[in-house]
Amino acid sequence: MDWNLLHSFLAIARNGSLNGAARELGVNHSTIFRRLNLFEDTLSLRLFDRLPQGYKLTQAGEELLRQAEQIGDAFDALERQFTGQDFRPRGVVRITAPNNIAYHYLPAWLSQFKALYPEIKVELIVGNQDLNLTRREADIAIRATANPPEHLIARKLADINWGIYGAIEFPPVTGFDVNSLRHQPLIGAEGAMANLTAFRWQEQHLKDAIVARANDLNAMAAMAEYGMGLAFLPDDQQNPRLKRLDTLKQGKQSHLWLLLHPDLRKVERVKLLVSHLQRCFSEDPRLSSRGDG
Amino acid sequence: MDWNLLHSFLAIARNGSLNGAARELGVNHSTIFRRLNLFEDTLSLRLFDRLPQGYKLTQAGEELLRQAEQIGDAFDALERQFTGQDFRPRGVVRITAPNNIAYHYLPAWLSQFKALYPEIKVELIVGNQDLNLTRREADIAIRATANPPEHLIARKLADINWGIYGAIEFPPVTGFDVNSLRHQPLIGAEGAMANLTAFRWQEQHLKDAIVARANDLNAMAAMAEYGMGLAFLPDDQQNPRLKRLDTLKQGKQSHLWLLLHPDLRKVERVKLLVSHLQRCFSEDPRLSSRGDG
DNA sequence: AAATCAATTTGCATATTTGCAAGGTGTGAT
DNA sequence: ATCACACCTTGCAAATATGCAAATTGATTT
Repeated sequence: MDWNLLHSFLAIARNGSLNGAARELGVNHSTIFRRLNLFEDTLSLRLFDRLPQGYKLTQAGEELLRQAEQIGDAFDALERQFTGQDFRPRGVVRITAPNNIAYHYLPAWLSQFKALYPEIKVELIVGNQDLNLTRREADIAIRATANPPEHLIARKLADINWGIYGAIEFPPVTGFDVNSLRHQPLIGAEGAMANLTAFRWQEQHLKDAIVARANDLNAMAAMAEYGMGLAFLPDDQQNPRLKRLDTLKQGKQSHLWLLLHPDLRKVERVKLLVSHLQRCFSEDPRLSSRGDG
Repeated sequence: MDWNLLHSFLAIARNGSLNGAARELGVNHSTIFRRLNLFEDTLSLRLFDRLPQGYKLTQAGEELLRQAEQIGDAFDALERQFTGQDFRPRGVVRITAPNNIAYHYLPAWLSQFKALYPEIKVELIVGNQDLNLTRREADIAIRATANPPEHLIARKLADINWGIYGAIEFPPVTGFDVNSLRHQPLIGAEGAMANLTAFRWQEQHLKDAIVARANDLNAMAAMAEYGMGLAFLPDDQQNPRLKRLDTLKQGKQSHLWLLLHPDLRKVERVKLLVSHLQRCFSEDPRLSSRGDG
């Protein structure tokens, strides 16, 4: 018997959904879906009723769960003993991320990681420049792109939609359309930035409302923070001093990827950080979580 | 944690070797090798000392084994409950095998299988003809060949060497060479059979010793059984009424394969029979067992 | 000392699992 | 009634595991 099938069964039972189980085990929800079906086929038993509200244990499933829990507890105890004290992963992991992710997301998460693994040293390289992962200039890269490079392993962290952002003090609104935006001071783009879909649309429809321009998203965000006007920003640019007022449907969605070199995928400290970040991204409401990062 | 890694560790600990663990779990010994190494890397622990005599548990391995045994026992209990009574695989499995395998190997093994799974009906089709697995003329085919067909899934069952066989009453010998064979009555080949490597060598070096000929291996085996002379036979032709006197190095080694159609690999009753036969072949001393079927 | 044997280790190809993306479904909010 | 959302299911491509065959190693036998 494939012991991991029971592991997946247990996670579904504990979480009540494929998505929840996927988060717990750090795999894709479609993987959990297939493992459960394989398990049921192997046993010739239905373990869950598929309800619109989620997966509900059948009678056979309830019986299996009692033993699965014991086995699960035994594995937990075993892992605590063998990976808690005896196993102290150490070493350096270098991670690079764009400015905003580096400033507003990673610090909290990396401090959580530090608490879990005190002997792993994380080096954070801020910026969006093309570092060479083959030469170990960074071990992990977080990048926003529509097309991750093919020579690297890519894991999707989040979808990035565009939003309309204002200063934190901006009064509550129920959304914007092109007409209501026309009456707002707007931060526009210049230089190469003007080619982005969101800003091309802005130029076409809202050129007269633009009161300031910048060629850098961080600068646009800063201007919005200080109340110079509303800024169109991808959601990974948000921070606690900005208020997300609406979704900008005219912005082209992109994706945040975690990239790493294939040779590092089995390095334990890298694996641990990758798993940790995937979980943090999937649970953070600020980004359109995929729920199964 | 990948729970199957513990399963593999437990099997090695129980059997004392990669080969033994492989037989128990029905996988290749190299798979067990890799799983153990992955497990040790994951835990950053050495679980076994690699000695020439085999794998010996380290202190950490002994500690892990205590908990692994409990988990293993829990899985065994779970499997008995969920696959012993509730799960009764049923249906028909058609298997085809060459005459000698069908007469002298399969009956015992299929009766063992019947005891384990009383509601699976096995249909045995004797012969070497090309049945169409795609049209379900047979579900499983056992065939001796050097090159299994590429559209089928092939699992190696055994290497087939050639041997020199005599009647069961033949006096003990310490082996043969070309000179000592010259003084023995030999069974030769005719027709297409004469093209086989073993028989070509026989014609070149021992033509004068040939006292009878046949174009069929079963017929040659029968002649040897009744003492007409010694026969050169591939080892899968042996039976309890024949005595293997020596290995024939001049015979071209071939292999016994278990073949099945890709669509059937997930059908439970087929999987069960495939696993059962692989184990039986790997444990039978009459064939040059690969030790890891 | 050389040959044989059994077990381990490894490169390469194949098989299988998994992730991604998208479609489908049902519920709840508007 | 329509839309948005969350979850489930599936096709295809990518990633990973595994099997096969052979090389390596050390012990045993000749």
